[in-house]
Amino acid sequence: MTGVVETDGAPEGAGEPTVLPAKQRLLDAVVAHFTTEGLADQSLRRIAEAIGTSHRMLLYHFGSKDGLLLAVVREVEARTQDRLAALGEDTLDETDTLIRRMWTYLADPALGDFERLFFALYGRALQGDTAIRSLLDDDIAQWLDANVALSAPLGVPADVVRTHARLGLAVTRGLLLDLLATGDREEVEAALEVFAARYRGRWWELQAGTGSSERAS
Amino acid sequence: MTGVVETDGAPEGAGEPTVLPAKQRLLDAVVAHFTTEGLADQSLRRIAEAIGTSHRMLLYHFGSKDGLLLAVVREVEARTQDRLAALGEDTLDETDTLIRRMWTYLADPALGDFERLFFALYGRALQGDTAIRSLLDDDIAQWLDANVALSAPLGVPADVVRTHARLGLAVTRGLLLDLLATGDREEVEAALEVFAARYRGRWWELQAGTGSSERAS
DNA sequence: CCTGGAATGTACCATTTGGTACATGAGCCG
DNA sequence: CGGCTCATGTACCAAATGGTACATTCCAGG
Repeated sequence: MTGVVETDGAPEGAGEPTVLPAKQRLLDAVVAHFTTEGLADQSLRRIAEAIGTSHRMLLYHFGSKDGLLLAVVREVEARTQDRLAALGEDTLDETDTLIRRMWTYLADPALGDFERLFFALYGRALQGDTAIRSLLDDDIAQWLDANVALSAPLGVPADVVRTHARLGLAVTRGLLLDLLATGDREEVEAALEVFAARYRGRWWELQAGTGSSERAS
Repeated sequence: MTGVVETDGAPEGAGEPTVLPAKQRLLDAVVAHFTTEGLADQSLRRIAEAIGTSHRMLLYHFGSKDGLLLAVVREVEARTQDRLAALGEDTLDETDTLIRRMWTYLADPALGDFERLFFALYGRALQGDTAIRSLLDDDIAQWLDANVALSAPLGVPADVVRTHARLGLAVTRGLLLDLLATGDREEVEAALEVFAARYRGRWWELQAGTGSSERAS
């Protein structure tokens, strides 16, 4: 009986050897479709038709609609991580350069739609969508760790850099949200510059209060 | 024929006199439901049952599912604006105080679920969801205007304050996203404090390069 | 009391939904 | 060639969906 294939939902289970190019091609197409058409209110049939297959195939390869969504989330995660990794390929000697470099990677105009998809997924994840929640689990932590690692050569104390990395991530994410919503690239980048400019030179020696013990009531 | 009532979708059209408490009560309940249960994959029947009415009533009062969503968006917008307005009720004499005050308003633990709903809507709006896109239209601009107005008494040049307001909005939004995703309140607020601390006193006279003409390649 | 409009309930509808059963290709390996 | 597995197409299904038609209740104003 070939039905077995369907029940367990295609080659899943054991470690993925080559991730079956067929499945991967479908996944790429689905991500592209979500990227351009949005991920809200998409039925399997709509998706399938848009990418030139049948909803039957999506079920076959991904088991269920949630399975498909989960695969999409993993893919988005992976692509984000890839970009993060690319960030660290050349070493930097100044924090402000790192900040600008990160922004350049994130705010690439060609990636706008992808970023929108990211935020759309993020929003759903925040509301507890089971298939998506994993997006949150390590997202922030990974960005922080990467930034801390990148800043290590500069000689900044670890706890200080972590707090500032958190702030930097918030700034880039917040400004990216602004950019995607308003499209005012010039003004958004002016704001980024104001932020980045403070991190020239040995900034951590000049500023007081980077610890965590102070808070205004 | 009473059918006319249904066709034009309940008391809409002329200026809303008292917004019909019936409709408003339903709307509040729907927002509450979206707040706790998420807005993804919600059918009219699910919503109706959860808030103790029939899907028939939702259609009657809001015309269509999109109409309902639009009403929810308007409500969320309105509540956000209300909080913004409340921010300006007492005057402030220091920018860092303003930043902390704004954070306090935004990051109120009791409002976490509401903020999640906000970001979920925002994400969908970014992807072009027609019924929701209006959320983007003036969102950023209104926050900026409000911040500029609040900062006016301090004597900061208008263009400078606008760029910094943009940065401040990005910081609070980004950190709020962090807080909602990770729950690490303490660390997030430490990062906010690092940011706010820079805005004590006459900060705008001390820093170079707040214009928009500089950008690193 | 009665009438008229708002509000609500009941029943229905065509369409779409996610998912399944079964048959059929396509290609590799023995 | 013969089998075997992956991949795909066709057909179907029960359930749920958004929306509508029609009847009914409720209540204020004449």
